[in-house]
Amino acid sequence: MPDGTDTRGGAGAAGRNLLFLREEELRLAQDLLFFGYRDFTAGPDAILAEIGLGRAHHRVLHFLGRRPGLTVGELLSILAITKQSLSRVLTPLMAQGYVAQSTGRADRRQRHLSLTPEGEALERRLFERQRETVTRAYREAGPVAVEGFRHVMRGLMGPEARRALDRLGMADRPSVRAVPPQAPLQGKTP
Amino acid sequence: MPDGTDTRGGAGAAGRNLLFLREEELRLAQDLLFFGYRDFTAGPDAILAEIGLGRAHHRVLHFLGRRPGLTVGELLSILAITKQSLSRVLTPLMAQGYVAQSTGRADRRQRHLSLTPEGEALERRLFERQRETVTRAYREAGPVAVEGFRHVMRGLMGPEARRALDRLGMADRPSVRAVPPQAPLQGKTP
DNA sequence: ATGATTGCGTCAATGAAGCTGACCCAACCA
DNA sequence: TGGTTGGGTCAGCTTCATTGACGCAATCAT
Repeated sequence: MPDGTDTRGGAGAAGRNLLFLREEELRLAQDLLFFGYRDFTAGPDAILAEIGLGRAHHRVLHFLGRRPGLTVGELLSILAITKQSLSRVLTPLMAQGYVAQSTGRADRRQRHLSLTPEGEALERRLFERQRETVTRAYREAGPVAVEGFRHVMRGLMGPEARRALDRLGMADRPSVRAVPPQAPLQGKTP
Repeated sequence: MPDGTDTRGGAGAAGRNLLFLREEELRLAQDLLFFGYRDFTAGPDAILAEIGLGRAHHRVLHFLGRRPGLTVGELLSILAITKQSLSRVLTPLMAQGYVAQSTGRADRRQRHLSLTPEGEALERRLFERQRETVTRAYREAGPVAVEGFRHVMRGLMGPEARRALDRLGMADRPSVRAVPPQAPLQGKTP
């Protein structure tokens, strides 16, 4: 993998002088993020277009798939959009039976959102499409690169996004609190 | 930095089994790309909003800054949008004196686009803002991670984007043929 | 030289996804 | 009881993309 230097920035470019990021290095990063993100979303976008939905709907499906039971307010703060923007996306999703609402037990003002079976099926379809893209990229790049990718992407985020990410990642099965990295055979949950 | 394993996927997660990308790994990738890209663009977006421009304008400024003399058609194929979408962005940029046009010498149907001094200044301002974000991320992550980041991002792209990226990156000083930026002294033509 | 194609510009209409400010209701809390 | 919070909604606006059609000038091929 030390040969894997066709990233065009050149092998040593990254190792040079990180305190002053050279112009070409930044321009490359801009290009990579633009093209990469665009093509990353292209697959799901195409599927969504067929059924009259868009990327914003996908995001809702994604985060609800990740954390069923999110309240409206929590979802708003993750997406960092306005209530009205979310509404325009959420209303059709509920009307078409992809998302269900339930009144909070502890606080009956809250609405907990979750995917219906249809919602789960759609989310999975989008998920599988994206899995192809990401799996290919990960496989081409190798484990070390993947680790680096994660590290850099995380670094691009502001503090709020990092916190949101951490909250999302922990407690999928709220057993350990805080990040079970692998838990492959920890007796706990499959 | 070798300890830098707080990427939350866990240190060894990436090294496990890349042929079958586990669900959690992909969900993490989705999160990272969503939050990372959003915050990556947030800085320039804020500057642009002040002067009544948007992200689409930034993209044009960026690619013209990278490759002055691009023709309209080349820019279209890089951005992968329609002529009309580009027009809505390009017309104001020219009207406000950020971008200049010049008729192609070799082929007079073509319009070569480039930044005016004002355009360069604006592009640089946006650039510097983004430099802060990326420099911070790169510095936190370290050179190896950066190399990995580039590798993965490139892997996310489809073939067309890769080709566009390669064309962009080479020949900053056009010693190598490939896109005569201006065709400055081709004696031809009246 | 004629005719087709190419490069660019522009018309009109549409849609997705965000924004603002205002206002309402039900529920919670002090 | 009265203020705050969580959620929903109305009206109107902006950005960025889409489509299809058409025009014009320049180039290329026959």
